[in-house]
Amino acid sequence: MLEKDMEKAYDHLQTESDWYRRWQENGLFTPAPEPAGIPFSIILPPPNVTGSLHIGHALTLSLPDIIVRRKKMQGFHVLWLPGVDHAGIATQMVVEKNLKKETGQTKEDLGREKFLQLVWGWKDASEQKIVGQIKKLGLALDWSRMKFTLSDEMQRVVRKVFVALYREGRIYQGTYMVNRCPSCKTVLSDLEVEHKEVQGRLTYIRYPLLRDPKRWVVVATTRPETLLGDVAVAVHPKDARYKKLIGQELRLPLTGRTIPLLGDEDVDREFGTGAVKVTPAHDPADFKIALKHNLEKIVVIDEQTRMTGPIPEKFIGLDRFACRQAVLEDLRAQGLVEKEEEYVHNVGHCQRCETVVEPNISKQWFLKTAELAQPAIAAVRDNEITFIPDKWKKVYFNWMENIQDWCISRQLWWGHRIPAFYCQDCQEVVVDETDPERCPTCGGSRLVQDEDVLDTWFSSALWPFTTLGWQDDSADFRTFYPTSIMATGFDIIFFWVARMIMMGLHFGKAVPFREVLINGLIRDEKGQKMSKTRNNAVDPLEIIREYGADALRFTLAVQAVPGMDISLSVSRVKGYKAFANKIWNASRFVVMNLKGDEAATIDAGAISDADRWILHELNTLVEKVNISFDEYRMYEAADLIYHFIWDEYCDWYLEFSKSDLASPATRAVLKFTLRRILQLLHPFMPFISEEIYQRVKGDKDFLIQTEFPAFSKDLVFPEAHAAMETLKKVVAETRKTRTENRIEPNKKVPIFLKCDSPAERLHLEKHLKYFDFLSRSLGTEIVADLSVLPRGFRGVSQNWEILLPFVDDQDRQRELQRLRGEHDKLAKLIAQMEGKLAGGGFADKAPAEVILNFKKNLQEYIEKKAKIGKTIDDLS
RNA sequence: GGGCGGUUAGCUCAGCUGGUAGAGCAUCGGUUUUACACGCCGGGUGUCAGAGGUUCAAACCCUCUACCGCCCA
Repeated sequence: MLEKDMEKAYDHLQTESDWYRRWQENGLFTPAPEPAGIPFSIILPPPNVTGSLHIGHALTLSLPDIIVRRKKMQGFHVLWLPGVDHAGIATQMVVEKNLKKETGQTKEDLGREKFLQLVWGWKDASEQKIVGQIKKLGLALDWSRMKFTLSDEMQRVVRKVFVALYREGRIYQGTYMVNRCPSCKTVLSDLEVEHKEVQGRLTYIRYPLLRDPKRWVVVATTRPETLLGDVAVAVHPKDARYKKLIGQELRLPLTGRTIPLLGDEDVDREFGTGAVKVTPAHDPADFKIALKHNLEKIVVIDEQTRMTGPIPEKFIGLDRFACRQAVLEDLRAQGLVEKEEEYVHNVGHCQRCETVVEPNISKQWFLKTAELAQPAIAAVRDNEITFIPDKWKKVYFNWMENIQDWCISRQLWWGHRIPAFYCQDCQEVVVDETDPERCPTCGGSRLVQDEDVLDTWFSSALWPFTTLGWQDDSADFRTFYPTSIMATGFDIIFFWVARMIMMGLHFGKAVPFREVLINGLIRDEKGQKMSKTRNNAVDPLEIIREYGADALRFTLAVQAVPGMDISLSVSRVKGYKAFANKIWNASRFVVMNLKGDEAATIDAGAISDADRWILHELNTLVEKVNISFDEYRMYEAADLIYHFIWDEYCDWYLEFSKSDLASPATRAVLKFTLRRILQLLHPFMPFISEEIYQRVKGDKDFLIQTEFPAFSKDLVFPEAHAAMETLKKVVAETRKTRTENRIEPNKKVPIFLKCDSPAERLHLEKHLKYFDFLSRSLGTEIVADLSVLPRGFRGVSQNWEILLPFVDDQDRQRELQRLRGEHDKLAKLIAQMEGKLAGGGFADKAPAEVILNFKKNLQEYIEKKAKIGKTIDDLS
């Protein structure tokens, strides 16, 4: 791997195969035991152990890695801590589905213990796969501190936190309206319910007045089957249509029950007829109304979504949707349907399985959040935590200020078991950090633990401080908490970020992180969300295999404008693979030409102007890149580096250097600049930069141990820089003139130049060897008057005229035609600019600097036009 | 119903505090010049969604409209 020979084509597979192992073996990702430098820490957002990583992970994971690697190189005391998430409901579902597919069994067939064994097996396999993928991406994670949200250690902490919150009175058990997914067979938090527009049907149903059955109140509903559980009809108390009827009794169709018509301010007068049916057991809004008016809650749909309760025999046992039809038929038959209309409305769906959720009443565990939210809001308001981009702050506030208590219990098997025990003798509830042997109230020993587990986000909320060992008051916790940055997607700001802030402040006694870096979603080339069902998901491993992890990382980095979605185009990855090849070959050139006698430092007196020019350019680049990094614009830093390497370093500097290879001073600059480039590149492309670094190594064994470049006052060379810029300008114009006139690229021709600026003329005279080489000149003369020379093709650039002698008269004709075209174009532009200068107030009101610049440009065009005009005369 | 994004070259996207538009890919012409054909040299391409306003000056600020997407209720 270290031999000097470099293949002509860069082989990313070979380069990316082994470095990770060596980095790890050398402990490069593990912070030194003795704190050195300012602590900087990032906790990896733990991927779910549901299978493997998708391309979205590649983004969320590699962005912080870019930051982390630079911080390491800047001498910070860095920790980048990995982990995986048990992902309760998601993982359980995957394993259940698998079980069904492979053996036809359900988890109930296996029983809790055996099923959990199966899940643990799945978890191990999935974790292994994920860790492998992460390593392929090259993330500089400290695996010695790897964590899992459901490890023994985490089970202990979660229990400790649960008990503490219970004792503080923040966790309570209560019977409320919650969302239940009939397919996942568990309750869900409000956040796990996705509202989707569904084409439904609004049925207007007549509820006859008890006193006068010929009259009725009409209510509109999208769920006629819930009529069976109605306990009232409500109207707005100020609604003129119904005001007089409030207090009347209504006959509830199909049931023979009698229900009141009542007034409630929360009723929306605009919806339907303005009268709404009240089904407290199956609708959250109705539940609230029932509480206010002390109404009975009649359960008519059970947990399997079958009809139940005190309803006519014929409906019992029907599924909710079948019952809907049955109810409708009966209502129609009795002439109680006033009308039916198509209606688009929002229906809650399970986030995981997309089943329509069923709101129902059940006894669950809740966490009181209003109080915990207050300091969490303050922390963001007072900029103890900043969001990048800032706009997400507003989203955060909006949610936090209207936060509802969090339903934390789930009817699942895979997760943190709720540490509550029920005494079978006296019904006492015991919540403790250790399993109780006897009931503290009655002394009974018949204690049964709650069957439920905690919402997976409960343990996630504790992640930043528990991974660092808060529970044991560890050194890591004291050193690395609060962490520096949390990088994640906007889709889990509520699920995760908000809850980490609340819990971090409450238990960790400080914000869990200083910055929240929000990245967008990855979409496909057509801007569509990637998903398995659309079959447009991109496997990061496939991309890595084909183009390299470096190319993928660079593509993601350069496209990751904070908060914006990314359309991942494979053609772009391909482009950056080509970039890797370019870097490889530039390095190959440098390495091939090094002789081993190059000084480690730059001899400012001995180096050429070309050397000074690239050092100056590089220094400017370094300054810009650092600013971009510090303002979290990694995409900008990546783009700057890309263009520097390709457009300046390769296209110009390496070409200049070919004339100076005999100079040890220049070779030293070649080595120095290459090293700096590798350092700048390393956070983005860790593999190729390391591979090349090994060939131009300094006293550090690995690139990440070297210092990230910083702006240096000693590398500012404005004069040499200006000289080389002049040279570049004239070379470019000469090349253009050659191409336009179809002079064979390879053919060396005599070149004559005329210059109006004495300073620039000096620049070029000093550097003619570069000019000759880059312009393929047979010999270059700078003359005072071109008109005395043989006629030739002309090129004009600011302060310069170029002449390439004609070979025959056809050349002359072609040249005339071209010059006339250019002359016309300039005339038009000048007229436009002069017009602007003359009228409109531009000259009076624009800042002097702008006008000066404008006039300078105009003058330049005028001169250029004059020169071309004169040439035309000469040739005609 | 409330809120937030987006609409820039054929495609995917940059464009920071307003000063007459850029990248990658694609495309066209030329080229195997001893780091690189995953290359080199050169070129073309845009009423910056539409309308109005502020300004000497607007892709950028303000208002409205259209379309696409997202979040919350």
